[in-house]
Amino acid sequence: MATTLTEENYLKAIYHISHTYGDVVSTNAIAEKVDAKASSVTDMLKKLADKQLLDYIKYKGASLTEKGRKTAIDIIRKHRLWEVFLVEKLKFSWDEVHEVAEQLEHIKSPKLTKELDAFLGFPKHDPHGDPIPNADGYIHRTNKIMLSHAEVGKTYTCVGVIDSSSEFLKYLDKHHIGIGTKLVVVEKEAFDQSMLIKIASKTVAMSKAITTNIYIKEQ
Amino acid sequence: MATTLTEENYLKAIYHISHTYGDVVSTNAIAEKVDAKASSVTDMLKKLADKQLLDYIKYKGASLTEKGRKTAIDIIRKHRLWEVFLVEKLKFSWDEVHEVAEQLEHIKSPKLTKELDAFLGFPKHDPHGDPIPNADGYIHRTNKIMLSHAEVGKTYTCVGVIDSSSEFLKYLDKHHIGIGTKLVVVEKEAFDQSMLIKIASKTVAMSKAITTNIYIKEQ
DNA sequence: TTATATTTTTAGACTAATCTAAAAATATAA
DNA sequence: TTATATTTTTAGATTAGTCTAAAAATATAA
Ligand SMILES: [Mn+2]
Ligand SMILES: [Mn+2]
Ligand SMILES: [Mn+2]
Ligand SMILES: [Mn+2]
Repeated sequence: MATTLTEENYLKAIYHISHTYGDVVSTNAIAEKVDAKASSVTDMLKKLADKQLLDYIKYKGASLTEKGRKTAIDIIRKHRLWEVFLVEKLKFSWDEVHEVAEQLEHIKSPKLTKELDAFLGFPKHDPHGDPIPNADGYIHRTNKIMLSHAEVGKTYTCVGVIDSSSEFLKYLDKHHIGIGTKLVVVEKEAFDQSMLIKIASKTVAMSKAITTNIYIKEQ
Repeated sequence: MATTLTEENYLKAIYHISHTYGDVVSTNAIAEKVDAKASSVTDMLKKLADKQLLDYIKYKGASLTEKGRKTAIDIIRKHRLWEVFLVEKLKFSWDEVHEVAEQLEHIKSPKLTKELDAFLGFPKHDPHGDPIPNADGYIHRTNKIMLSHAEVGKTYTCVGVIDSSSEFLKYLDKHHIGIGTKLVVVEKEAFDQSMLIKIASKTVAMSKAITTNIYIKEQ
């Protein structure tokens, strides 16, 4: 049974929520993510359960079945491949790609996905540092930490962002921070958990709202 | 007002019909093209007329307004650009691209269209020889004729196809006919209008059903 | 020019996805 | 452990797009 665009968006939302907050996902959490009312979500959960894409227990919540998880990952794979295409081939900047990828991820053609992947040289990460699932749905996760958990004096490499809104990405651009940028932790302020970060030669003060949205790895 | 995918498909259908059969298009002609019942078409014509995308007179037919024509051409432009992308960059063959382009043509992002066009080197024709409208909606039409109207003894170049179904394109592949192939008219059979065509060193007999679906130009 | 055939529209119903308002279930707190 | 708050579901509507069946308009043919 073919999935509709809307169903795919629900599955993706549920996948992302369960990844952060655990397997069973609440109606309200989904409603917030897909920007719909809880009553609409209830209807959709029944439909997705009928299609064996998730298990749903009234008043308890929903959890993706293997079939549902596979479907969600396929959409995410396409989303991230298209983002790479837009940045690498079409001169989009990393803050412009999400909206378009949100549309392109729903194009149905296994050959297209396969050939796009090959054309891009089988990229491992999207422009925001998120891993690209392979054709079998396997996601290679590297051990990254949040900048907020970094230690003073050490040097790190930026490997990803959590918030990939245009506003946040433009903030990073302004301070010349991108995937691969070296960051040195100069100081941590105990009072508000803000940090002083040295990028190239400049030192920037970053609030907790910033440092909890940047992924880094050591060295 | 944003157009839906369905509206765009109707506009495209009406554009193509009016291009062949004249400005005013009948409900039944549209119904056949979009594979829907006449009653559904009537409903849609009312909606498109409300949106000023076409003029509609009950029982008389519909004709695109300038706004509707522009919208249709933009979809056709995207369709053909994507077809070029699939063939030139992703190793699709010319008989595999239409279905996918049918989906991709509805992606809404002016920047995407613009950058894709540039990435492809501003192509003038799609893989089936159809002209690609420019960003302003201008379509450069070259003077091409049907193979069925060719003269015996003359040499022509294949510049396009009318039927771009997979079956027909595979027939052409089998006989090594593509855009740019030289064709020599050896003989015309008056009885059934079939033709003997020399391609490279081989001579092939083609029925009228074939020769009325191939566009050529002299030389 | 009247009868018949064809085309087109209307009427009413269906599905997918959504909403608001009210009811029911569950969680929390006195 | 009973009352209150929160979450979730149900009931009933709405919109887009579609359908079938019937009615109305137009075209064709005797
Ligand atoms: Mn994205
Ligand atoms: Mn999406
Ligand atoms: Mn096509
Ligand atoms: Mn289409």
